[in-house]
Amino acid sequence: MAKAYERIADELRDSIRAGQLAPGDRLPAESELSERFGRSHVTIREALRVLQTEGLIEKQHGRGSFVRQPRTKVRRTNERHQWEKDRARISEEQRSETGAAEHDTGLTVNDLVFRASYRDGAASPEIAKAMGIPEGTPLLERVYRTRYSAERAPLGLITSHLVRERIEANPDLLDETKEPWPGGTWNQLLTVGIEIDRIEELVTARPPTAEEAEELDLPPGTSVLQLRKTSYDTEGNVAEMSDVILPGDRTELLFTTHLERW
Amino acid sequence: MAKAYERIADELRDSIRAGQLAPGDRLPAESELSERFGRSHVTIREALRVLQTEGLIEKQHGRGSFVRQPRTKVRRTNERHQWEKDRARISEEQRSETGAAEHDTGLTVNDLVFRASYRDGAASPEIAKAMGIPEGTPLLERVYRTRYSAERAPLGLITSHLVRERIEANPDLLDETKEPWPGGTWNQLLTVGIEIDRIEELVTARPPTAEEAEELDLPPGTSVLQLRKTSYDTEGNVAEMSDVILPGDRTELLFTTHLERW
DNA sequence: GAGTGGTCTAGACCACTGT
DNA sequence: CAGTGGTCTAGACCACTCC
Repeated sequence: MAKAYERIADELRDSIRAGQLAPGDRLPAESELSERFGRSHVTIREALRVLQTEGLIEKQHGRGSFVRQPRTKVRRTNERHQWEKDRARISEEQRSETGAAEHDTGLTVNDLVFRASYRDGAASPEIAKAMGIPEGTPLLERVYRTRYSAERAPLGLITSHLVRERIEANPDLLDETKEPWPGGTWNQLLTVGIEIDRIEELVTARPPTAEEAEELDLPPGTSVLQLRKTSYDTEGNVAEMSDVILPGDRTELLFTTHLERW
Repeated sequence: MAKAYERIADELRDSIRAGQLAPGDRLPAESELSERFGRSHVTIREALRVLQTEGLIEKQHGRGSFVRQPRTKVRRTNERHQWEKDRARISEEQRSETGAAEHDTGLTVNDLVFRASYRDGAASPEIAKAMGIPEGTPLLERVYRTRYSAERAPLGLITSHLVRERIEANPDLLDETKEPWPGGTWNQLLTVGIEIDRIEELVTARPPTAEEAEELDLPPGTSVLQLRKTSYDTEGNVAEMSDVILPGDRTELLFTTHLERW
């Protein structure tokens, strides 16, 4: 007495798990499944929808439904922060070879495309709370994308918040045509006397908004990883806070924690 | 010429974002929406499904559709590792004293273990690779749940893998009736001469399997955070590896990275 | 044009929640 | 019991892909 669409989903799921349907294979057409199971078009589609939200299949309009290939993941580590900090003080030429995103992906600078836009803002209640500053504090907000040139979709959507007053000593930092910041964010912060002491990263998972799904080219049912990165300076104040939206199906985050020895 | 269900979804989404429909509010019945928009039952349901997968509404059979309340999140930090390590060597009485104090600082460890089951296993290719050991190495696998006393659904599903040979010097570790391990995992590892030096945590997001959705009481569209925690001893070998499945809608992970000072 | 999945209808009936 | 959402049908037509 189980629901029809569940029985059909179960049967197809078993076929996939057993390997009778391998990754990349096309499933039988909906019309054929409809006939085989003696159920209507709508019921078949409901069954396929179950498998789709489980991430097992992918539907392509006009072509068919396919068993999903596991996506190759881009790994982002927290060791990159020390690496970036070290890099901020080495020479310009050595530095120009690579950037932080390359550290994670192993790609060279030519493969990566950045697009940045700056805008002035003021701290909303939520941002103010997260940064430990008064509401309405003038901010510089940088919005950018990192993208691997061979792929259509960005690796991540980033919004970065900086307190304007703390960085305006260096006019380059307010000019979006200077992006990516020569020498990287860390080097530029150094020019205005800011040294980062610790970084907190708050990770959550949630469904994408319609806009995010569009921009990151996320298949239905995929979620995003949201990473709120807060950088504290040596006085314990927030120097920068950024929100990073990462596609859940092709990102993995690696955090290493070193412990004191006994 | 937009699709009808998208227009309807857009309109309802706008109402929610504008606050005309507040969290907890019931949406108009499907039959009423059907009449209002002049569309069939199925089309209305398609529109509501869009909002559901965006996490904006929650449907309850027989009661109605409701604007979702943001869930209160359980925070898990990586500072807990140092704290746990420190705790492993202090006396039993001191341990119970500090429990409450640390709880206030956000390092919650008063989750209670219920239902632990042990089984003997051998390292699969995937596990062997992750632990850096030969395939087929005898393992002790502990499967357990942590939950807060007040809540129904577990906070996480955990499978922990230990190399049998390294821990069998202490028979208590092989006995599932001794769970939770007196003094905690760290203290018990200490009894067999293992000191943990560093921990790697690999975080990914994915849709839940049907079983996980059931056990964690996840609404449709919610994803899980998968955390693979690998503990390395002072020789650089893997002492323990565990997979933790966390509900994406009520978990946040906080990682702090301390940097070397200039 | 043939074959695929996507949207939609009008209506039936089932299953769950409340009173 | 009335009111809600959940399953299902039979059929129409649309939109996309590939040959």
